[in-house]
Amino acid sequence: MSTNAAMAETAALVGDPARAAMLNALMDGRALTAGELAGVAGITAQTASGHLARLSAAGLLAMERQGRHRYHRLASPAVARMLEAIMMVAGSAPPPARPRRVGPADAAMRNARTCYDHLAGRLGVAIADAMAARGQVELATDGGAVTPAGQDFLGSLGITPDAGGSRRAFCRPCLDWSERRHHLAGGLGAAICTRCFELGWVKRVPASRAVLVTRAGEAGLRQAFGIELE
Amino acid sequence: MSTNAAMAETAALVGDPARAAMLNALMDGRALTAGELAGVAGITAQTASGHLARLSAAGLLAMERQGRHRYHRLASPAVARMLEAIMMVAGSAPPPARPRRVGPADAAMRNARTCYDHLAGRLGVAIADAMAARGQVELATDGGAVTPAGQDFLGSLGITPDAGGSRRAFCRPCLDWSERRHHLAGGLGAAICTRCFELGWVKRVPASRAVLVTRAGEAGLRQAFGIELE
DNA sequence: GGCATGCTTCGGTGCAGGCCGAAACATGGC
DNA sequence: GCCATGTTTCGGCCTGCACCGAAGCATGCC
Repeated sequence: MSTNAAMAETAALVGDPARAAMLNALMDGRALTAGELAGVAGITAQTASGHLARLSAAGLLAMERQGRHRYHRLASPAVARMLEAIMMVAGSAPPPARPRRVGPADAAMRNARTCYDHLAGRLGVAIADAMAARGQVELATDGGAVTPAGQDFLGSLGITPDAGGSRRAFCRPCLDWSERRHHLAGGLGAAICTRCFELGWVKRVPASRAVLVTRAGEAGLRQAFGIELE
Repeated sequence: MSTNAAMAETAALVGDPARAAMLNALMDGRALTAGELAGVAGITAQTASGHLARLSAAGLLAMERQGRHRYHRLASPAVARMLEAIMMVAGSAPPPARPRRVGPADAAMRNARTCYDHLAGRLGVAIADAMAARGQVELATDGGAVTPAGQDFLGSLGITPDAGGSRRAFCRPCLDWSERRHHLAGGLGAAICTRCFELGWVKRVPASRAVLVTRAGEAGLRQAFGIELE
């Protein structure tokens, strides 16, 4: 296919108001369900479904199943860059309003909680973001890897990466329920979670999956990961 | 007007094959007449006229009269950047697409071409790499800077860095569409490109964005930048 | 002036595709 | 098993718009 045709096809996908609204809603990197995207676009679910199928087929979106939900997100940073460039030309406007999201009703749950054996919520996402930004882990859709720099960092935290020798699935991304972004799961997520409990950085809320960040935890997390949860 | 609608409108303009072909033809920064653009798009003059009016109204193109001709060109570097970003996504989009056939024109394009007002393709990337390796420029994801050593080097090439509005981002990296790496854009990229044409190191391939490296260019590029295109 | 060239406007045709209702399919809770 | 919820598929309607032929400006050359 010619370059022109490929470019026109991609641009045409963005050139529909409903699809543009959906893409815009995904610009913050989170993943939303088809129903939510239908809502932000002001169209019915079946119409949205058709749009999402086309966007995925063209490589603009990536989809992953989770239960009976299907979470859609931008397929790559290149897509986000393209959308930014288009917005720039269209006449720069402030970032879009974020769609209403349904998550854990409890604010503490939303802030930080455990997901099986690892940390989730804003805390979990913040840790994943920080480590990815620093090049300590590399996250992909279906897996991840700890970099040499990451090994050093984990060692300084008192985490020995090679627990069990199963390097496979040691670093696995998991889509966060409330934040709609990836956090660290697998052996790595579990090890970090365990270590945070050992260090007294977080403690469990009784009879809940929620966890609280202690005062020592605020300082420790800031120093270790450079993250700041307000 | 909402952000979504503005983005969709702009993208829809690019999303028509005929308009995409015309925009692509203008990617080298030159200005073409309506008739020429109708030719490259494979449509009649009256249809092209309608397209051009819409593109100008949306701020994608600028037009200037000259006698009975009307010359159209991209309205700003931002438009060129947007088109490059779309091509990036369109080029890598489809899931394992069939091996794309590469014609001679395509090969020449990959080797060296103009991107709005600067050099791109393998030549553009090679120049950026060489200057970065020698400490003449420092490139980051979102910006760049010319070092003192770079100033000296540019002077020896006959390029005065502060010509014109020095406020403009003089050194800006631009992600290469075919090489997927950064080359030099901004005022610096434009100055180097202009100088290469002046020195007869490269010349345009008629009716194409591709450029050819001359024999003098091979020698000159080797001596100035230490680069060797196969 | 007369004529040629380049471009735009007007009117009408035809097709692509966005939209929804209805129904089928998939998954989880009971 | 049954039902509720989320999502996709199917069929049909209808708008939007890309396209061209013909005619109407505009400019330059003679």
